[in-house]
Amino acid sequence: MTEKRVSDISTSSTTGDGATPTGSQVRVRMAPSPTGSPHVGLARTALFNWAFARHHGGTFVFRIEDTDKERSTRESYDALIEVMRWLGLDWDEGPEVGGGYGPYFQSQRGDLYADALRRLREGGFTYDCYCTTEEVDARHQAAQAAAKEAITAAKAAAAADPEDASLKAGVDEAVTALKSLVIGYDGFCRDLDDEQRAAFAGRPAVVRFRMPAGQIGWDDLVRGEITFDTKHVPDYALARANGDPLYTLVNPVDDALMEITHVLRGEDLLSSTPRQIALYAALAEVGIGRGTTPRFGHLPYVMGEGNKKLSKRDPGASLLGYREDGFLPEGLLNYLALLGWAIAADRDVFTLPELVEKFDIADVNPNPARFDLKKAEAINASHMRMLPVEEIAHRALPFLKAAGVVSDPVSDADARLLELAMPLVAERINKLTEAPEMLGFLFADEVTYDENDVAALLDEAGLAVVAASRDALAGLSAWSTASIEEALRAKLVEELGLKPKNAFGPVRVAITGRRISPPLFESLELLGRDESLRRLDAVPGP
RNA sequence: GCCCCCGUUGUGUAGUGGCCUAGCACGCCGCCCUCUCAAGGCGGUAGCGCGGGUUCGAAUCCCGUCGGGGGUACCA
Repeated sequence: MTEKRVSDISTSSTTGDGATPTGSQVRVRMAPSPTGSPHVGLARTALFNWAFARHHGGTFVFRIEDTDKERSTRESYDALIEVMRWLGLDWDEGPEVGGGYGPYFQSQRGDLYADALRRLREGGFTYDCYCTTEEVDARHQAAQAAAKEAITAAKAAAAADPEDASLKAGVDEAVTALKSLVIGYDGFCRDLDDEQRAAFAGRPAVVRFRMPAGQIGWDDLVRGEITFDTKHVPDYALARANGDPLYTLVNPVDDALMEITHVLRGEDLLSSTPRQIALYAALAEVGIGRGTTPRFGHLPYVMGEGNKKLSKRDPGASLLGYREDGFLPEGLLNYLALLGWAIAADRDVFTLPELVEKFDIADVNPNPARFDLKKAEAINASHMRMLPVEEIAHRALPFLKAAGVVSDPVSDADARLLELAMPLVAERINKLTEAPEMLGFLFADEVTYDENDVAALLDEAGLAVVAASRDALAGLSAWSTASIEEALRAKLVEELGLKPKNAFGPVRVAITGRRISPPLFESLELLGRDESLRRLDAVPGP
């Protein structure tokens, strides 16, 4: 067959603001494999796709790429759904919601892939390849050896006649030939004739895509013009010898069939884009999909410590881990959006609606970003403070239950106390998990003392302060924050001449068990007179 | 090896030829406020990978170079 011209398959005009579609509907997708635990890179990709769709009033498709039967698991799928729901990234089509382009599980689309494969074969876009990996390797090594020999020979010839410039050029040529050897598949089966093919009869064959010669380029939504020469892109396998379709086939086929208009994905897929663009052109010719190639945008990596991509098994990569750690979904999402995008020069805390309104894929930065936990927590803390106290209480409740701070189900008494106590800590916590740490002492019958704090503050002098404060409080007629503060200040600061800091520290440890706590006087009020006095009496010695 | 991507303080970013004596945020350090911790306020620290050009003028444009990353599978 004749080779396709590059100009035939090159996509995307380079003019205009192509990133902002007009008229036609935007359709983007999130297409994870249900393997392992969902990680932050996945959430960032999902977020940008979601924000892009919402910004343009388009459709966000969720598709499960479970062609790898060995590695796909139900647990992983469940975790995916759970994490997307937790984050609040709702999808318009996909698992659990359906849609007009289903099924949304690749494991249920086998017929479609078989059909695509057949049509591509009939169109002459593919060929059967009988080579084993070993054979390809062996040929490659032989070619390398031959090239090296050629260099040696050329050098010998040049040395024999140093005057001859053409011989010298011959050496350079041989070196270039060695360097330009393609490492991947060598196209051995590409142009087999019938007789040669017959010789392989009965041998299992993978289906290979016939890469066209020439340049393939596209206008990347985040990186601009990118061009590959297809001589560096070997013919690649679309289906295994056993007939199973591969990612290389199913991903573009599904995107074509689901009429995806924009593909925003990780930069690890960047170098597979030329071969996909070539495939789209072939799919268009055999009538699969609407014949358009999506626009591509390659998102930068989210890196861990150092210069390593945040891997799935990295403890800092697990999305569910952040939920357990008490992150707010809006806080995490805000932080993730900051990895490669900025809403404004002087602002980095924003809500999801603001993100949707302002998000523009063209503004996404192409360089990889390191995940900084401290910054993530700071952003999360800002979101915490944007929430009404009741909302924080509501969200903290599961954590308080899990820690055994409040009863489960919550008793009326606990609910009342929580309502009064939450305002004291709402502004002091960065993550939901800090709520039980801060509030535990109010609900517990027995105080858990921090050894170090006891040792540091409840020495002889400290115990004297505690005893004095007990006396001051015992006779109080009214038990309120104001009266407590007044009594304590009169006794400890004015009468005993202590600095406020030194006066209240020991009392705090005696009451809460820790040197860090919610405000003391309010805490005492909530604790009640009897319990407060009991704790002051029962204070542990050094 | 070859191909492709990336390169602004410790981290994330703003910046598209003069508004840059490079802005913002986090971090870190210090001060103020203060019953602790936060929050809040004030101040400090630290950066355009390097070298050439182009230009009156470059973080911004060009070339080279170095460094990092990815791809080069019957993985995705």
